Amino acid sequence: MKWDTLEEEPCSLARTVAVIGDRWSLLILRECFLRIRRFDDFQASLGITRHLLADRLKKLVRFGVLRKIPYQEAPKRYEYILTQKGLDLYPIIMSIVHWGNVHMVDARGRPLLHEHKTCGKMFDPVMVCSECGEPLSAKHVHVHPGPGARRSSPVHASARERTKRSAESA
Amino acid sequence: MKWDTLEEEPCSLARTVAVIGDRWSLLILRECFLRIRRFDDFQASLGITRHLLADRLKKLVRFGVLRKIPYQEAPKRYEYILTQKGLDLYPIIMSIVHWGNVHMVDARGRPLLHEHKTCGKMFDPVMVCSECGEPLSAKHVHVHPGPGARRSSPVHASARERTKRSAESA
DNA sequence: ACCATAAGTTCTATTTTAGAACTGTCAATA
DNA sequence: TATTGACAGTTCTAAAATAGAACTTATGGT
Repeated sequence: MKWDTLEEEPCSLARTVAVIGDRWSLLILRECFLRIRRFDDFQASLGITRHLLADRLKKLVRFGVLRKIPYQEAPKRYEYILTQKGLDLYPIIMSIVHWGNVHMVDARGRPLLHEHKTCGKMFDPVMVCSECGEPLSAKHVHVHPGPGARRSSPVHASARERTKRSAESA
Repeated sequence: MKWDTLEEEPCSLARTVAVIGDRWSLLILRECFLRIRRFDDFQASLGITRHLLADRLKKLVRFGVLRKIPYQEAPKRYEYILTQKGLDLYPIIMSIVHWGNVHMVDARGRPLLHEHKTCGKMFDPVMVCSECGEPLSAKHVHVHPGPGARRSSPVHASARERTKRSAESA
């Protein structure tokens, strides 16, 4: 499967994975949320190769997650800042960080702590239902096919069918 | 940077990315949450190559996200099911799906809808503060170095230092 | 003229992934 | 008894992506 086919899958997870589902994109976005904006700063703080960094920044701009803003003329230089679409990735970043805090820390404890300025306390993110406000868990959620679903299968029908077809033609 | 160095970074995001930060792991986990458990079912529904699927399942088992459970003897066959550590990935999956629902759907609409059995309504996931219950946004969160932070830099100091050292030695 | 800064681009070597075919074990069927 | 099919992988080669380092372009400072 190629990357570009991923963003056309009838699945919101697959399409999002096309944007952030590689080793570096999420790390770059973490830096963005920590106020890093410039090429060399990304490069220094991540240790990513310049080649890959240029490529990933281009991709994130193409997807509308980052925007290039000039911060000086002559020579023309740009900063990369999060768009609203990019800022909306915050719950993804936070849920990933939280899982790491719970399941991947070593004896020394959490690398970062988060303070909620609104209430002044250190907090963890909690995912709740938009309708009743209760915390969510997988077993209390039922999945239905939506208007954008393919055929009868709620799950990823295109890949299933693609596989069937190639099995038939063999 | 190699994959194994990633899981030792003093950053909960980097360590989680070491587990789920590739094209296929998240798609495999989506299938797990949709009750897929067997090798050929994963392969058929995702279109992933058998080689990579075997590799990724092994990795997810090694990280304790999935567990191999025998479902028949002779020939010995296993199912892959989510551990508690794996079930805890649900907020990550849901926040990714939700972002895709908001930002990546085409004209036909959402592929899937989610019903909260507890309240009976179709819902979206919302991330809130564990302390005050208010919805979270990046600008209301302040980051502090925690006990597991490296040196003065709250962010990923090891990579920064590694880069500095190689620049100095050059 | 020389060096530094910033943001890339280009190059080769290595690693990862895609795609297909193959293996081993057993059950059911002809 | 031989054959077929299901299942869970493994093995192979070719193609693609990544790592690591050097190079380019533009400009300002000494």
